[in-house]
Amino acid sequence: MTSNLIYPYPTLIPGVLRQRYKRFFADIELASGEIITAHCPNTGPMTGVCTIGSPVYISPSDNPKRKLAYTWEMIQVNNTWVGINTAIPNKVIKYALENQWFAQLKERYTTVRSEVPYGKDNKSRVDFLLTQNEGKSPIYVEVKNTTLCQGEIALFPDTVTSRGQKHLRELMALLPDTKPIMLYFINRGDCYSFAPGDEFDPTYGTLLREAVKKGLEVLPCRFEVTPEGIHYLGLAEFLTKL
DNA sequence: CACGTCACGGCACAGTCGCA
DNA sequence: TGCGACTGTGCCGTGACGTG
Repeated sequence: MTSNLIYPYPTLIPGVLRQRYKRFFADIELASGEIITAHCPNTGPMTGVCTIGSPVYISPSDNPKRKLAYTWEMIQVNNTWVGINTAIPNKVIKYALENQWFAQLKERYTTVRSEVPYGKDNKSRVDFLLTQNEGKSPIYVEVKNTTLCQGEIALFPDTVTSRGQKHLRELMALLPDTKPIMLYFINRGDCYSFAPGDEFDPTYGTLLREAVKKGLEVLPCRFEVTPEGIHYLGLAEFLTKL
């Protein structure tokens, strides 16, 4: 399955996860035996995708001002590569939106803006604001990185997330004047459906179902992750309940 | 171009609130 | 008063943005 490559990784370096600590740090053993500390660009609990001893890939940074020269990009779990860098989904979706990849959104927007302030006191930022010529209501797109899976079902969230709840509330507040979209970026190729992680955050699940009833659109997007790059696999089935 | 500021991610901890 | 439930804030590195 190598079609639809939409994000090529830079040359990655293989290693083995030795330790993850203080949320931002991961000690990784390279093939030479050297252990380096890489930036862990995922502050979540990384439930099920943080197993010590697992194969990982890191990317070198060309920014000399960075304290950590490497960024942890992915980990192998049950023979599946899982992307853990939360910055990647936004990059990939930006590219996908700019190139009109989503049939569901075809001809519903002409311009894509990133990180646009909105919500209470403009203190939140929506990941993408899609607009057309004046008079047409804009589309708000919020992207969530999804790494947890049970069987072949991707789950979000994997912990209580007050921020996630806040995003849902703020998107709901936009209804019915504008059409908000919650886009779940399933950062692994082995999931065919998506459901809210009720056992991790029941409030989130309740809010999500309420928002969907009121008109929130959910796009659970499947992506296959390999050390070469990320491939779009199409939409997952959305299960409102497990 | 250089620098400062801020939001983001979610946890840990401290502080506050409500109720028996 | 004692306890759990809830709220607020700092942590820390990155990167986008604004200002000079």
